[in-house]
Amino acid sequence: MEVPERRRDAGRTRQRLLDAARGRFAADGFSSTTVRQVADEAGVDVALIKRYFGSKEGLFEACLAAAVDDLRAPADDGAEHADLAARLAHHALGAGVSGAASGQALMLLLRSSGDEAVDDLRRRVLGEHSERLARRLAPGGGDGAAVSPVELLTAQVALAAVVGVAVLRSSPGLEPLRAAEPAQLAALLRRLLDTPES
Amino acid sequence: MEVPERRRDAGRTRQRLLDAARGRFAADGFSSTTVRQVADEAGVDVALIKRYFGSKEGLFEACLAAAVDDLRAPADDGAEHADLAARLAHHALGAGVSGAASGQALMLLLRSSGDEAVDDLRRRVLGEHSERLARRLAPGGGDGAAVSPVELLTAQVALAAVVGVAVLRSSPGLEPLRAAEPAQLAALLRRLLDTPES
DNA sequence: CGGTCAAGTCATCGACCGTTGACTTCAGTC
DNA sequence: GACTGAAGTCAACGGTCGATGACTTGACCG
Repeated sequence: MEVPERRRDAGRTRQRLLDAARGRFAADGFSSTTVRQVADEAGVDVALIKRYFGSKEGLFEACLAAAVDDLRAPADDGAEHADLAARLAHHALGAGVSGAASGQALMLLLRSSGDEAVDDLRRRVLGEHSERLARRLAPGGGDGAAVSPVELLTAQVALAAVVGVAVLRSSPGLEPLRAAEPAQLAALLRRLLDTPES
Repeated sequence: MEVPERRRDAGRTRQRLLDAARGRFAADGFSSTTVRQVADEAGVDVALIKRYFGSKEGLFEACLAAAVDDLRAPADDGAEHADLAARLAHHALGAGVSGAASGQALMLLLRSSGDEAVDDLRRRVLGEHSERLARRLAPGGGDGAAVSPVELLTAQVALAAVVGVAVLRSSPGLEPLRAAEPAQLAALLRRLLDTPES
C-alpha cells in the first residue's frame, strides 16, 4: 500500500491546494485570501488552481463542498454520545472527518464569496440542520409530522450557540472558551435543548 | 433648532461616510468592502475618506470605535428588563444607540481588518463583556471576588449564543430566527444563564 | 528509445484597489 | 466685494489581484 512518491501527482497537488485553501478561507475569509498565498502554502504554482478548479471561486466551492460533506456526514460517534447535545458539540466543534481543525468546516460554511449560489447552499445546509435538530427535539423523537415553530426556533437558537462558539474560538481566540473540551461545552449547551415548556 | 441645511458640512459628510461604512463593513467584511462603494453610498467623493479618516483602516477603526461605544453603553433600558437574559438579548440583538440595524455593532466587532491592534481591541471588548456577564451570573451578584472558571465559561457560552444568533440572522438570514423578536430570543437564551449545578 | 500527453512553469495581461496631490468651489470675515 | 481657508472635485499613480496562454519537464507505453 506504499505510494511510490511520484514527483508529479495530480491528485496529490489537488489535495494540497484543497487543504491549504480550506485553512485560509476558513481563517481569513474569501476576499482576504489570495490565490498566490494558497499556492505558496501548498507548494505549487498559481496556474494549477485554474487547471484543477477553474478559478478562485471554483476552489472555494470545492472547499465548501468538502466542508458540507463533513457537516452532513452521519455522526460516526454512533452510540458513543447518547446525548443530543454531546453529539451536536462533537460533530460541529470537534475535529472533522479529514484532518480539519476544530470548527473549520463550520467557519467555512459561514464565509461568503459574493456568489449567490454559494449563499443559497449555505442557507440550505443550515436550514436542513436546524430542521433535523428540531425533529429530534420533539417529544415524539422525529415522527413524520412537521415540527412546531417554537421547536424550530429553539433548534436554531441551539445551532446559533454552536456557531457562536466556533466563531469566538477561531478569530478572537476567547479564553477559556477556546481551550474548552467539546464534552464540557456540551454540558453547558445541553440546557438549550430542553423543551421550553413542560 | 432648525439646521440651515448647509451644502458644505464637514460633520455631516463625515457622519454619512461613517454610516455607509458601518453597514458595508458589518455586512461584507473589511476586505470585501471598497472605499469607492462606501463613498458612492454616502454620496461623496472617495478622497474625503483620506481627509477625514486618513485611510480605509482609519475609517474601519472609527466604525469599530462607534460599535464598541454602542456595545459598552449602559443598558438604557434600565429597569425595563429586570431579567439578565432579556437585557443581554435587547442590548446585543436590538437596535443600537444610533440608527444601526439589529446586531450590526456585534457583527462589526467580529470583522477583522488584519491589523493586530484591532484584533486586540476585539479580544479586550469580548473579554470584558464575558467577565461582566460572569460576575452577574455569580450567586452573590457581583461582589469583588473573582469569578470561578466555570462561571466564566458559562458566560462565554451565553455570549457565544448571542453572537451566533447575530451571525445567523445577518448573512444567511435563517428564518424564523431572523424575524424573531429579542424578547422571544431572550426566553430561549434564559436557560443558558442558569447555574449549571445547584 | 522515441513518442505522447498530462503535469508543472513562467511571464504577462487587464482590471481594480487604495492612495495622493493639485485643482476648483463655496462660506464666512473685514 | 476681495481675501482666505476649509470643503469638495478630479485625474492619475503604483501596486496587487485573478486570470491566461505559451512553454518546458516529466512519466508512462509501445
